Amino acid sequence: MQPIKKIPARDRILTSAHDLFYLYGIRATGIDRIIAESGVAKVTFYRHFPSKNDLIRAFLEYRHQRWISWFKGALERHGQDIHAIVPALAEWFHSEQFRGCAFINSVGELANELPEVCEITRHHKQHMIQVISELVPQSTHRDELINALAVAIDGAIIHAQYDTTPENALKAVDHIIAVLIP
Amino acid sequence: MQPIKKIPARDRILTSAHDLFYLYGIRATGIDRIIAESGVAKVTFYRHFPSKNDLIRAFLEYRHQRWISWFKGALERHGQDIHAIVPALAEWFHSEQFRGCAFINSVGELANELPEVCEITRHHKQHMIQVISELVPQSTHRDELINALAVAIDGAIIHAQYDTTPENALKAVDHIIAVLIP
DNA sequence: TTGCGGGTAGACAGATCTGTCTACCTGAGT
DNA sequence: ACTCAGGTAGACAGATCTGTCTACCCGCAA
Repeated sequence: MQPIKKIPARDRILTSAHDLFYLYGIRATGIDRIIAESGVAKVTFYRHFPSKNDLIRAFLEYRHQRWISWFKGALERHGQDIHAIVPALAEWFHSEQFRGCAFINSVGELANELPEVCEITRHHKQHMIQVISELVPQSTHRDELINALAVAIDGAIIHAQYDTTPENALKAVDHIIAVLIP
Repeated sequence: MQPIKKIPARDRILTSAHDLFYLYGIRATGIDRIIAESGVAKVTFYRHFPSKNDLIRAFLEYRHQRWISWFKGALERHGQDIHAIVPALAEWFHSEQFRGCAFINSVGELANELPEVCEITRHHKQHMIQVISELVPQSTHRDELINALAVAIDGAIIHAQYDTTPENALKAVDHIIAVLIP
């Protein structure tokens, strides 16, 4: 049994920050709480992340890696074609901790004070688009199709976040994909 | 010349809160700043809104009224049919103060602490759906069409918020509408 | 004239937030 | 045996946040 304490402080901070930021929001989560949750000393925290904004950037980078690799895996598990998108999203939307897209949430919360979150979000979504574009066969209007798909997926994420169930969001994506493919 | 001071305190508070909440986010905006901006005394503020949460609820209600009536007007100006949606959204997305959907933003920021924002958001979106459903002629699969449209519009709002220009978001909605109508 | 609804200015309490500082501990490699 | 990277506990400073309190003001209607 590997004790928890053997995990390096930086990693513990990052995973705690991830869970708290994602669940409660970034501004709602104080440094003290992250320190308590990760069981790290305050000095240690500030040695790794000189300011909260540095932690926010690291959190977004971490979230990006984590989400993209989960997404790729889910698509593969569901058949690695365009019809894998809906069941992959369904998995996410139904998961216990689902709270929408961490990037979209941080844009709404911070874009004015930390302008780079928009850029970070664009990179993240660009990467997501690149992953789904591998599922779409060569065709005319391929770019329009992918652009429309990206917008529909973001809309579905939002709907699943505020709706009582994610079913309508999933149906909408399903329907849009159906009418979109030639 | 009607001096500004003749506008009742409650209204001044509400419009200031609206502008600040929408631009900077709700948590990022302190009561003191709203008080300063609206030129009202602190006691007056707390007489009208006993707590910040009361103000948040009033803000969402106010925003709802204001946005819906703007939206209806914009759709009418653009021909009051399904093809009015894209130019109406274009107007909004290009406007100086555009910062996405106030409801979506507050869900991301507050849903955990103030659960009713999800419900308020559902009501708002329900109302939006009702407005656009008046543009859609009777047809088979009408409900699916409207549901898909609602998701696509929310996705476009998000995209327009973090993208450098709203053009791709608008193109996506345009494309989705085109393939959606029979 | 008197009463009152609605307003003003600003000090204050108490919590909480970010970030700094001092002083100490531990274990692995040389 | 020694060093040093990396860690710990927790007090403290200073800003900022929500919410309360006292004391005063003005215009209008009965």
